[in-house]
Amino acid sequence: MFHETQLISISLVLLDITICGRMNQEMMASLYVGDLHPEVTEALLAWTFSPAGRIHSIRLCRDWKTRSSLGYAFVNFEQRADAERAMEMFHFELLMGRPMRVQWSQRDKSLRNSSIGNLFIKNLDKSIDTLALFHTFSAFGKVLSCKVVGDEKGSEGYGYVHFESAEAADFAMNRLNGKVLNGRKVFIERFKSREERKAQVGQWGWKPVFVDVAQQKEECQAYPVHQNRQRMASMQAQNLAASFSPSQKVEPCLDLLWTAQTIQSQYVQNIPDVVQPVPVHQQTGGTITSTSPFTMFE
DNA sequence: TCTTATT
Repeated sequence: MFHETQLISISLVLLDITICGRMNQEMMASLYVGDLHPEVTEALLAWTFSPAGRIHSIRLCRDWKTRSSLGYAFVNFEQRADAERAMEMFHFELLMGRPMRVQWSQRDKSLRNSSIGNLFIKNLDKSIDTLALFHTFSAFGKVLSCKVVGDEKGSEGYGYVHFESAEAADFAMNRLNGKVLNGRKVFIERFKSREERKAQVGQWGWKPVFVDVAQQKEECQAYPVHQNRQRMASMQAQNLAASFSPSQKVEPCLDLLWTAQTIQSQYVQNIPDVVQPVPVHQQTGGTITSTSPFTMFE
């Protein structure tokens, strides 16, 4: 039927397709984008993410019957470097008023649902949003996932930080548990699944009660940073920075965005008992004098 | 008060 040379060339074509398929899989980089506003469309996602690089495809997951958005999507880039850039550019950026959670796509459900390195944080001050939590905890290790529940509508006072490693999670828990963050003493525990939690309640028969301790012996400041790039930029443009008095609540700045991601662990070994935010007018437009998100109170 | 995901 086929001449020998034809068979060889067909095989080569198949081999080529196989290799390209593999290559594409390796090269392609898939991002999971969660916490999307229900009105966000594929087109809006494409428009939003395209500045990062060439997008291979976008899959916004919808209810198969109603076609309404399920609030998450996969944005697939042709190049891994572009996906990395997209994550840097858009992680927790607001889209239709909601901070997007941008993570590497993890297709393995068991890995996704692993509670190793996962922390539950409660009694959070309302001023601490997902970004503040993310930047504060990023000082202790690589954060895979982070969320303040109810963020866009107003914090419900608790959230999650999932670290890449159990060590980083323990490190953060040991260092920050019981610290006063923005005026409230935070409680940090390892995350427990619903089943674990149920078992625990059954064992003790009562619900734990926690109290907001007003004593400000150990106080830290959580920094919402990334979200405020535009606000900071416009503030600087309007030259308003100088009008902020040191007594005002700290506002985030660009320097701290950079800081939190590159912080050395030596700086978080010794979190001072009393810390005070750096006044805004000292932060803007200046050089970085400290790489710690915690500032000593003199 | 203990998340998240159907390419």
